[in-house]
Amino acid sequence: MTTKIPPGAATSDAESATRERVLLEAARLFRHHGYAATTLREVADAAGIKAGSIYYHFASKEEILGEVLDKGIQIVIDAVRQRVESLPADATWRDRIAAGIEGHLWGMLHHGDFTSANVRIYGQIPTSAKKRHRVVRRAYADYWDRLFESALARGELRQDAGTAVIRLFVIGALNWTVEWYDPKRGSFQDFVRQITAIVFDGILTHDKA
Amino acid sequence: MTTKIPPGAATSDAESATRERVLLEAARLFRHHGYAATTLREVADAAGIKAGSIYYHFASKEEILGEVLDKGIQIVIDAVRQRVESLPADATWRDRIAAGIEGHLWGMLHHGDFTSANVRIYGQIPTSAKKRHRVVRRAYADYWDRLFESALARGELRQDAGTAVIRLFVIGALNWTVEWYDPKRGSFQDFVRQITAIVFDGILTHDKA
DNA sequence: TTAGCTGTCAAACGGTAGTTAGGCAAGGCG
DNA sequence: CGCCTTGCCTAACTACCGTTTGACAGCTAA
Repeated sequence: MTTKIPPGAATSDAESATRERVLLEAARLFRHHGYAATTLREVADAAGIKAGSIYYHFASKEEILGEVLDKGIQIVIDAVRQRVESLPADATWRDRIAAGIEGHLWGMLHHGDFTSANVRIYGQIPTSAKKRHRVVRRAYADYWDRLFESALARGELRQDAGTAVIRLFVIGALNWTVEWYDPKRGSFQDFVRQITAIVFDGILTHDKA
Repeated sequence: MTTKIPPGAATSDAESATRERVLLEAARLFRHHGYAATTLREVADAAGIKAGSIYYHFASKEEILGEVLDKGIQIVIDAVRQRVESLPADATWRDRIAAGIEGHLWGMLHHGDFTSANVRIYGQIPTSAKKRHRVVRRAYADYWDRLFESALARGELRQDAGTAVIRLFVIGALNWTVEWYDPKRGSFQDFVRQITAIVFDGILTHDKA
């Protein structure tokens, strides 16, 4: 009785290789076929195990979905915060927003299966499954709102559009890049440069003369 | 034998009321729950008939999806062309693009069930079901490419980003507005003004002094 | 060696999905 | 009147899905 080894301390918690494999393949299949259209048998096949074995690692299909969505948004949040918060204290809000855009794009495009699954599926899952993610998403939205409102207070942001509209438009546009970005057409850094330029200054030429 | 009346000339073709109702409810359900997660029994219920009766109007669930997607994209295409082509011959490309943006947004937001279903689902349907739509989508993309390339040739469009990137970014951003636009927060016309301003001139302030 | 745990499998179960078959009421038309 | 078409319904069929159960090989520790 006293020999209680923590019931699965290091192995059964999260870092099993097949467990990760299942998550990865699930994200890929969710992304391309949708959540409901993806069968656990397909996921298992892709992960190299049998359908029933999935239940050794997950309690249900919905739990897999939950983890895939969590991972997708967390990757982006981490990438954004890391870049924004490593800027010098006297950075302009333009610089901070640029760092945020690069972080968001990096997260989106380097973990496309998780982030695209997020973008595509989130609007279609039952309210119960959304509950937990709603908080995280709200916090991320607030983070951007603070960036934009600070920029607005400093006079760096345009004043004839609501910051909520700006945030929704920009984040939505950035999210959708994962659906069409093609790394074969140019480097990631160049892509970020183009997108940032469009977001900051628009698609038209401006007579600065 | 010779009394062959065209087998369902005016009635059975497309304009049955219940048939339209099925399409409408299917679009709404596809939008909110996804294609695979939507049951024909749910669609039938919402349309006020029984599941089996759907097969009097449609050959399969996939045929319903096909018509929903068709309708979604056609609404937008028509709205855009109508607005762009009713401009005077000497309109600037800026004016034409603005008209296109308004048309696209109008189509997206006034038939949200059809257009959102399109945005959300298109990436998740089998290649076979995409075949027919691919052509239409390609033509629509070409239409915008011509707008942008003409604007570029006239020096109205920024030159440091590819026109393909500009089109994908702008159309993607416009498409996504249907997921967050809230008519309660302001008039459609004001919304169009804000979006167009952001797309044209970006989110930052510009010192014109 | 033996006991127990880990990770997997094969096989099944209940539920539900898309689809089909046959019937039935209403109405126009000869 | 009888007939045929239109539009819908009821009831079922088949397939497949998420999930559960019980067993089993391999390993570790005592």
